[in-house]
Amino acid sequence: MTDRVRVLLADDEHLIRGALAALLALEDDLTVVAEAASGPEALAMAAAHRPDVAVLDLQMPGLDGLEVAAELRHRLPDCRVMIVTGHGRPGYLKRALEVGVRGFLPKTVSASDLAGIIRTVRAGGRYVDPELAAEAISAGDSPLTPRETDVLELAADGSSIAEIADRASLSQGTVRNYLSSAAGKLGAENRHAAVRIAREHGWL
Amino acid sequence: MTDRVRVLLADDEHLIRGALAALLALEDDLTVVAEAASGPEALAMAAAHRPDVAVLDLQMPGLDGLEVAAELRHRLPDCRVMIVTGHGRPGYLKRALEVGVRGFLPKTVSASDLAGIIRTVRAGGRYVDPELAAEAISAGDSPLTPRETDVLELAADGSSIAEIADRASLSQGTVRNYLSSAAGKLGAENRHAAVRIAREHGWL
DNA sequence: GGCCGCCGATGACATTTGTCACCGCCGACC
DNA sequence: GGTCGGCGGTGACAAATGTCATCGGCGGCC
Repeated sequence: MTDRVRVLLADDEHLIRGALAALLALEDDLTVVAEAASGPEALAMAAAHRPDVAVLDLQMPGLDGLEVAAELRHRLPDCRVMIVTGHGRPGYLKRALEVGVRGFLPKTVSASDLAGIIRTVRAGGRYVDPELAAEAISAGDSPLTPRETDVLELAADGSSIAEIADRASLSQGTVRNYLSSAAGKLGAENRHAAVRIAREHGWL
Repeated sequence: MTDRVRVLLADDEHLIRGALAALLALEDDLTVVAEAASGPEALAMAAAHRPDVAVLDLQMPGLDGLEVAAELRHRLPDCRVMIVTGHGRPGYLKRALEVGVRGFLPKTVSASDLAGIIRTVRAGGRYVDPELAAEAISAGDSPLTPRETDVLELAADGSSIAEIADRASLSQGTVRNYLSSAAGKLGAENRHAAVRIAREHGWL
């Protein structure tokens, strides 16, 4: 605790990242040792600067925050990871916790809160935004099997059954069965509504 | 020009807004006179503080940035309006210019750029991010008729034809005709892909 | 007046999609 | 060994959707 907390900031929005860096610099026990604008860059900066805490935006080009978090967990097990998200769907929270993320918060928190949470996480604590946690709990687990999720994901851009079958290397009948099953489980009228519902719950 | 530029900041993400306010406060010719976290609040703050420049986030609860911009134009014609957007689709740019917005930029700009652009806008100039402008030009105008757009919008959540017809008070056949026509114009295989394409172009 | 495009509708038709039953093959679990 | 669930598939049928031609009404434009 005598040392300053070494922080890595990763966010593709320069404006936010710069502003955040400036704000955190005002805290005299925090130091922003590196910034990154993309997932791969975040990994590279982390390897080079070995921060104590990595603050990652969920949406980034290249690798998203969760993928970076998963990588960091293996490459730098001592580095605590926090995810900051703009308008986060709750499903990500569960996945984040599974890859060892110790802080998960929306961008609606204040800067002083952020600084406090960084200290908490650095000290080995965890922090999850209460509202996001509540949503995640009420959303629950996905009722879909892995394969159903795969196929539904391929359906997400409005493709026809034929295209989905092609991309998944499945027969059209099988694709229709999976989609029908998924739509049934989600209470949707068709696969497109099912995609929307799954997205809203963060299951996609 | 002898006075400091009075700025209103509106963004629903506290973290960003606070950080931005702190950064802009470092510029000695700028003053953040008000902050807002939602569209209606932005209007109220604008009326109360009469800023020279309003910096609005595109996505906000209540009223989005464009709606606020349109209102401000009538209520405070002297107030210049800038829109800042996270991952902006180009279609908004055109609409923004139509409601008198004088600055349109992504959050990937740097803070010093932002300050400069605020000064430019305050002085009566305009600024549009080159990349967004290029996308908007390449995207062009929507080929859809107003009614086609309406119906496509109702189809956006995956509803069935029957539901759309009901909500639009049209016959199912008419709905199918509009959707078929829209899909044809957009080069889509079905209405769901058409929705996606229209969204990507900001036509929805 | 004539032309054209948008709006709303109808009817017919082909295609796509959803639904269901049923099959075999695994692998896990009891 | 038996049971169960996920995976992949087939076939058949009904329902939803896409496509096309055609109609009348309206308003703008030349």
